[in-house]
Amino acid sequence: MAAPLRAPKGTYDVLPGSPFLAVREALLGPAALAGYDYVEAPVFEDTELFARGVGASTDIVTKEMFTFTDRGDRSLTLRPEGTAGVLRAALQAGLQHGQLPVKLRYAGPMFRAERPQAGRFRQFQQVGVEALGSDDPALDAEVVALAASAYAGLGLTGVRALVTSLGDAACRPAYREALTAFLDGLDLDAETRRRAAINPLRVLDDGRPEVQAQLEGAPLMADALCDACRAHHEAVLGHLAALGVAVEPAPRLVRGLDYYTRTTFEFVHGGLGAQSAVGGGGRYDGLSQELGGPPLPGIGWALGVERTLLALEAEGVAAPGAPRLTAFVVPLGAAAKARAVTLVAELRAAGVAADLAYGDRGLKGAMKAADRSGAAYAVVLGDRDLEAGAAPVKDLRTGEQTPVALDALLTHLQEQSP
RNA sequence: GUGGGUGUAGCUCAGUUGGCAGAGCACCGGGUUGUGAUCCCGGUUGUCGCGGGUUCGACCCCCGUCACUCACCCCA
Repeated sequence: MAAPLRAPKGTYDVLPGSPFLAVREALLGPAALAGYDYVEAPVFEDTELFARGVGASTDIVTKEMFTFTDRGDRSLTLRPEGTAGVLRAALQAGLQHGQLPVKLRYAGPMFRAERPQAGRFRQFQQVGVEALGSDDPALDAEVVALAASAYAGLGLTGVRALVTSLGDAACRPAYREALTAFLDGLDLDAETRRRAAINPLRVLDDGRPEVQAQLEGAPLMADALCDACRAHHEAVLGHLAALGVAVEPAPRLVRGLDYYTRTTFEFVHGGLGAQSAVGGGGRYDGLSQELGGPPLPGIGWALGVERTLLALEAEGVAAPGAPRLTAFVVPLGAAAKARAVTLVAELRAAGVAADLAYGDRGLKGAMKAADRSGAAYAVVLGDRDLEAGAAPVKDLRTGEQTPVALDALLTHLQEQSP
């Protein structure tokens, strides 16, 4: 026998009973209420979109992309993140010519060819929002607040919001120069020097203690912001305080994508193992032009579904479950079986979640199936109940059982339906 | 890409100095020919990851390999 097939490395299956779908929906709930419209972009795009959008210096682009060539010799890449594709779709559709800001939400799989570990997969799920066409600091605050409510709505209390400003084209170049000069004086390995040459900011979030020790006293962007960026950042923090969203300043925060400007943030949780980020995002006022589009400011975030599930587990919070069945029909006998099939269809048509015991099982086995279905009520429908014109309806939680006339069954169960 | 750990039933795992392959859960049936979740009885399920080696004999020791997993790096 051939070896059984397995899911590819770093992928997983969402199996029955998983809170995955409910959690993914819940994470986007606040955004939906705030006017963020649902969009979907392709799972693969021209490789160039990510090379230009995400940044040629990033780890994502240099070593983590699933890139392939199609039969027309086009280089395509499975999306490693969502923002580039959503922005591309918005520009292609000319949404920037309509009312601004354009507010979008999305959900779906992303792909990065990393070595898998706890909370890290090669195909993983993100939900995201993007708000395009406005640099209003109140919008920055709204976006951060939406993520905070998404986590709070699930019952999470251990998510911390780290916020900083990365400056813009007016102030970052000078800062970058100062940081480069500082880094030049340090004792760094060749690989880190290479990274520093491409993007010195990324050295700041190096996790190694020997590197961090040397970064003591490094110049910080927060101290080098131009007046406009400083005013913007203070306005954002003011709005967040007014909204009651607790944030922590994080002057060393640098994200792994090159397109961020000004407001940049990350949501972290302590219970995830080595990966602490459950979500992150920021402003990307230069990205549109980077992609060959018009000047179009934007801000957004992406939240990791798997890591949110890990956080729920770490906090011992019950994840939202699947909707439960109201009725489970247990047929006894051939005539009753035929009637049960149509009864269940009628119940479903009336909006009552219903199922029945397939397989002509005995009463005991069928009742067991009713119990395991999670249904609130079992309807025992035997041939003799058909003749009597009434069927016992059993409340599976209390064990209480009452006969209900067959022609009243549908309305009776409709009333019990949530 | 680099390091550590783990691979035994569908799941979670025992398995003694190398000597017949095990438990719990789950699943199916019965106890109760019309009542689940409790209880009792019975039953089904194995390439001990894979390939070599050592040995009278290997789940156990050795070598290789693959997979999973955790961590580095990075990030959701």
